[in-house]
Amino acid sequence: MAVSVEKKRDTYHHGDLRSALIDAAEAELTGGGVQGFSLRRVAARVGVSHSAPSHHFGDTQGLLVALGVRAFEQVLAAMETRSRDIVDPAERVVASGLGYIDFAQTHPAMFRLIFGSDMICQGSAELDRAGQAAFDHFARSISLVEGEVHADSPAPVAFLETVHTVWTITHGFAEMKLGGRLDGLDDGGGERIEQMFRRSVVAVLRELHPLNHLDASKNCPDNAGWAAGG
Amino acid sequence: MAVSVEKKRDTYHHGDLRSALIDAAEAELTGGGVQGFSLRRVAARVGVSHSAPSHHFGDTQGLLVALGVRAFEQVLAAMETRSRDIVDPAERVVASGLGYIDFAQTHPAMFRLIFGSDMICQGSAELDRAGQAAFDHFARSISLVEGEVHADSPAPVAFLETVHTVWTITHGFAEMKLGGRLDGLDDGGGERIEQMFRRSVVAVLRELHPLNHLDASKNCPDNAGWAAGG
DNA sequence: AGATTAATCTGGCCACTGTCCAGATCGACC
DNA sequence: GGTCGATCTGGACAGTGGCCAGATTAATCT
Repeated sequence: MAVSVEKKRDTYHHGDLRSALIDAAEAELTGGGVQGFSLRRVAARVGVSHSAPSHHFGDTQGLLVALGVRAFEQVLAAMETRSRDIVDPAERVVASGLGYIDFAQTHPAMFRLIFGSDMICQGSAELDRAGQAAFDHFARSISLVEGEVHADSPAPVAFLETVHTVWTITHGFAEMKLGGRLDGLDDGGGERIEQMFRRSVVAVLRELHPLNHLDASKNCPDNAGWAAGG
Repeated sequence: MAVSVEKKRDTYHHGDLRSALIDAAEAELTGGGVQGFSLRRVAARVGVSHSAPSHHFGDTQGLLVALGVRAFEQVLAAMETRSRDIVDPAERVVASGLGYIDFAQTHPAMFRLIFGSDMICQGSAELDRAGQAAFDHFARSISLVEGEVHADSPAPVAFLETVHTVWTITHGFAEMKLGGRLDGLDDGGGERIEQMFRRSVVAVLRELHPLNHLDASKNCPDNAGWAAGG
């Protein structure tokens, strides 16, 4: 078995309690959702006293913030994995977004933790940094579409707006699909939703570069999408 | 004062406890957020026993579902109020979305209740109906852009995809703005975000009707938005 | 009308939660 | 080896949601 519940140990000190608690917290959150999360159950899962976590995280929120950092890292990893081998710049952006959307679907509790809930209210510096890393991934992908690199000079406002817009649209699809509000369109495999997302992103990117070669029909097996008209 | 806390009454029966509890629950949720919500405090606010709500809603979730129905109604009202006097079809869709986004900003707890949290998990029929009403509002606005009415015959798939996409993009902007993740772009009044949203929606609608007269620059005071290029 | 029934509300109970605090245990450093 | 600080324990406390028997009252029936 991967995770042992109620593990009993012989030593008084755990050794690596902090990371063990984060692991257990992820398992608890994945199992019971954000709502039924219990700090005492997390401690019991590790086999430790109910007040042991306070020495490492202070608060319940402290533990959840640490878990939120991991969640952002997982989102980033999902995007990078999905987009790594894509060479076409625009399709690379789409692939990153699909990784984002898939993560929300496969890890709903972790996704809700960092976005939907108010369990993490105050802005932790570490959490902000992890979230910024996800944003930077989008920014890098989109800069390839634009063909520019803003390494030294600050990125122009128009570019930042594009990045924010693509992230926002991606997030919207992730939330709506997670909430089951796109189920009526889905054909089971989610190809239709994927096409809707691709067209949305391409339309936004085309606004950025109206004259370039971006073609919404590329990588679209059939043109029976929403642009086909009624 | 508008809401009296710990109101004392002389009669044994409250008379209209159900709606009074919903009112108190909204006030509590608005004040303390989704996380710190307490059924006992709601009961105390109305001046009633801690177990009185169970006779009307059964569960805490029952009360929250009823409150969620009200939240959907408020979202719908915000969209209708904002879009009522707009004659241009596309701009009417944009106005509805801006009402949606504004509601999330001004009533974050109510918005989180129906979207971000898992406090309402199972699908209540009444809740689904309230959510469907909000979707129908978008559908009606977008059908004006398309110039078609799908009253008798079922709406074609392409049309439904457009409606879902516009709703999804709107929801994305609402979530991201609510989470403060668009603050870096905002000039205070939110005009820049409003322009980003408008351009996104118009781009999607233009996908639907590539040949029509939709112009992204319409109603845009300056063209320094993201489409101006780097 | 009087009586019976059903709805409404109370208060106590239980298990559970998060946080606090004094004390036990142990690793690290002088 | 001895001291100090970090780590972990277990108990205490207030607060929570759900349950249940009983009190109170409105509605309905005869």
